[in-house]
Amino acid sequence: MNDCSFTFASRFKKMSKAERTRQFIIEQASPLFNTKGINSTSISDITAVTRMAKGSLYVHFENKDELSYAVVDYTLNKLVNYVNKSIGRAKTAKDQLFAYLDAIRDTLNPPIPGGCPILNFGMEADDTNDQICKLIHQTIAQSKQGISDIIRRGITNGEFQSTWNADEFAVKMFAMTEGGILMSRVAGNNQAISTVVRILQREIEEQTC
Amino acid sequence: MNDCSFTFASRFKKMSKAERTRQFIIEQASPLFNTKGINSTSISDITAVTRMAKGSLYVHFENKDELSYAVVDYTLNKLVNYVNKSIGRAKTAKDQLFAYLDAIRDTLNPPIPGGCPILNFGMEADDTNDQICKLIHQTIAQSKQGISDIIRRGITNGEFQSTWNADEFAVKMFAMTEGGILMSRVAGNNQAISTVVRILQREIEEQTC
DNA sequence: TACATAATAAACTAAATAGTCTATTTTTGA
DNA sequence: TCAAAAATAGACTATTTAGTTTATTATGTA
Repeated sequence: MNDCSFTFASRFKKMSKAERTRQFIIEQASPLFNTKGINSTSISDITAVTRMAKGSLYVHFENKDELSYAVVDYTLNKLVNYVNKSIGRAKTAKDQLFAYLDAIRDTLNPPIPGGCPILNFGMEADDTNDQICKLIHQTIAQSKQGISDIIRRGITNGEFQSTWNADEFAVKMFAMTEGGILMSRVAGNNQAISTVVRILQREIEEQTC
Repeated sequence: MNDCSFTFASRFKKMSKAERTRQFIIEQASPLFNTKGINSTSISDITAVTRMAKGSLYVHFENKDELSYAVVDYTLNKLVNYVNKSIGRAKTAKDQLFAYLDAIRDTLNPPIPGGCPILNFGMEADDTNDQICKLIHQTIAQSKQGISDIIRRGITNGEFQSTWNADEFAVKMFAMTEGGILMSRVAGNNQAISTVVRILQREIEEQTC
């Protein structure tokens, strides 16, 4: 009961100016980092986009690493929330899988400015930043788990064949969509990702009762 | 006849010192660029790895952009040659597809130091460097074409079912392997890529007569 | 409302960046 | 073999980088 009221109270606590400013910086920086890359985005780039002085930035973040971590965290969460919202509107497990594919298929007007943050930050951080790499690993694991949970629910409620290997298809679907996004971003058109989505939709249909 | 003798002669022309030095710089720089990224690799990093002075580097390359282009070109060609060599040893079309998968599956000890250059440079250059982006696009197109050519040959010589959509499977296979490499690099283990390879092998077997 | 603390701006610091220049050494080709 | 051209090294230049400091302004709380 005490725990409950504490949670309830803090949920409605108004954000301080500092918190609002910190969040503003993170949000303004997110598309920059996701487009140019973490290391290629300078503090001056951030002062320009926020119209804030450098000294102010350093009140909210101890150094560029801390800022970068916060920006990557925010950007990944934004992606996850976007996908979950798209999925949340669907009534059946199959519609949820299709909603996922619809959510990510327009690589030229991506839901997250700068493209897929898993790809962008993943390839930048894999050899150079363990902490960010861990964040991305968690997001990948979460996404895979989300896909396989949807499939399992579909099996349980009779939508999909009970022999469908949910975990395996989750890896397949995730890898294919990321690879398709890469191909389409480089090509500057949506051909590859559309082919990938079409294949995945067909394979999902094949498992539908 | 004149054309032929000219070609024959130039094939045996000895590389000048300058050409050898230029190639040395490119080769030393390649793993750096592929690991740290283009923009995050400084000219000082390159002077360190080549043990050459900055002034010397600028005799061979007009600026960092020219050097970067040459390094990316070299690195992508190295990947393509490695894959082609692996495929070249196989006798059947099916073995060729399996050889491709074997060539790329160890993401922790990749054939190209720093990991897959298509992924690394692709994600760095997609929004920031059109010329390098074009190089990568060509390499992706070449790889897809290579896969679908193998499949078509397999269909022609009776190895694979004639209904197999070579172009579609090429996109699928390429996207899946790139996505699998991303997942494995981030995770620091080969689970995802192994799953991807196993799935692809099974699908290839399903199309085998 | 007043005061203490926090946030902000802007100037500053030291190091790193890409590129330039000049003296010296090496290579090339006749 | 020798002279001219090319390559090399290392010092230099101007700009940018991440981070620090100090004076001023804004915020939050009693």
